[in-house]
Amino acid sequence: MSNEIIFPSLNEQMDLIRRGTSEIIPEEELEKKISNAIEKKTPLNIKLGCDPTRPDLHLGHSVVLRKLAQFQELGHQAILIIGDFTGMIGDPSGRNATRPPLTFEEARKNGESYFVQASKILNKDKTKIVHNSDWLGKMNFQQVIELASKYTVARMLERDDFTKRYKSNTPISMHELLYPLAQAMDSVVIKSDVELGGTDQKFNLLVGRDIQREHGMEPQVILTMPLLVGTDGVEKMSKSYDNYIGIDDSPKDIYGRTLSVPDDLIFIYYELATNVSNEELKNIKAELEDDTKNPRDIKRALARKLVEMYHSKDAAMNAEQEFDKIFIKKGVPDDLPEMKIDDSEINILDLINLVNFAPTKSEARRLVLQGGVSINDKKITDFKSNISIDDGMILKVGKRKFIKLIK
RNA sequence: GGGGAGUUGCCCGAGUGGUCAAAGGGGACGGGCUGUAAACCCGUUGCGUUAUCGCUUCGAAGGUUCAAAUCCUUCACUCCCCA
Repeated sequence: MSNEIIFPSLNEQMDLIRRGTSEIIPEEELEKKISNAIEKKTPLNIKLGCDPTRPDLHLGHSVVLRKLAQFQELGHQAILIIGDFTGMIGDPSGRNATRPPLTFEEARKNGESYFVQASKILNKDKTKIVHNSDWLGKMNFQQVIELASKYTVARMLERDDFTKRYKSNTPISMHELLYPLAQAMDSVVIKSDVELGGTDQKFNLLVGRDIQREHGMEPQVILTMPLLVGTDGVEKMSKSYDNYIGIDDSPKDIYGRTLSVPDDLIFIYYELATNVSNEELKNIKAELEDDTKNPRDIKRALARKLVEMYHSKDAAMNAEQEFDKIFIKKGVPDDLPEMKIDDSEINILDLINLVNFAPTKSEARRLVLQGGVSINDKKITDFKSNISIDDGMILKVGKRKFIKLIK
């Protein structure tokens, strides 16, 4: 079976692997491992651990998943570790506070939905899925202590996030120190040759090398990917900042959110989040540097591309048309949500509240006062006005909230 | 175990008895300009049956006072120094 595999050449492999990467440590070791794999016709074990705290994947997660997918394309074995055990610890990486712990059930459930979504990027049939509770959950205290003895406090505290927290007098709990060791054990157990992660994972990944070495194994190569900056252009993409583009989002949302990304991010998004070839990438770069071209058009192409990747070409075209209709022609979307209103006459604030366009009436009042509310294209400025509901009436709040009212 | 500091609105942070629904900044939201980009301008940012009026907020619970985010007591959590 596996000896039937024909690998691309070393150079071809490295070209694809290097794309968009932040660091490969150490690069020569990776080349050696790949040459070896080619020679022995044995795929490398490529590890990606996922933290099942947030069940909704976005483009930020896709960066590293896409890298894993690229290894798959090259013929290597992708191993996705669902961190149902480590999720209960909470990865301290990049954190300035302790993560709220997850219950085992939550972690497990999130892990499943993670895989379903990741399958949009990975070749599902060729991905090996494992749960780290299978081995971490079985370790007894003695084994944990033994593992902990292999690392020193000073080395643990070396990492930036801990240093920062330590210096700024924010708490670090003991169990957080154990997280990297737990993750390292995963590498030992699955015998990873390469482990992928975001740049914020560098420390954890490196610990994996040390612990593998302690177990008499050849240490894994680590490959880090840049953290994708979110649509706000400032923070890394994350659900908690609400600056994300979810891979399960509707075509409309993917398209729209992409267009709201600052221009200087266009290239990075192409490079890290799309499947355009390295050739195309060069052209895009040239176009972006060409002053006669409006970056908007390149961004529009990016938006279409992303919709195409997670939905379809048709969906991309529709999303664009829809977008133009709403935001350029200031029209009303085709498929707007509908809601049945029982009252025949209702105060505007109650109405906004009822359809959930504002969390409170005070908020609704503000919106009205600020001219953000209209019905059938007519601005409502008096928050005391009562609206008599007509069938098919369209309520608009802010720039992008529409609803059709049904009697 | 001993000593000290702290916990304020989404976040940071000012406020040490009334003039505090609480300065300032960030973020967010609405409007304008535009390409749902950037930059910029204006406005809003506890809740409320409709408001120069009421109600609820300053870690939690009690208490002092005409009046508390501000004083006292207890509890919880955090940090620092010493051991």
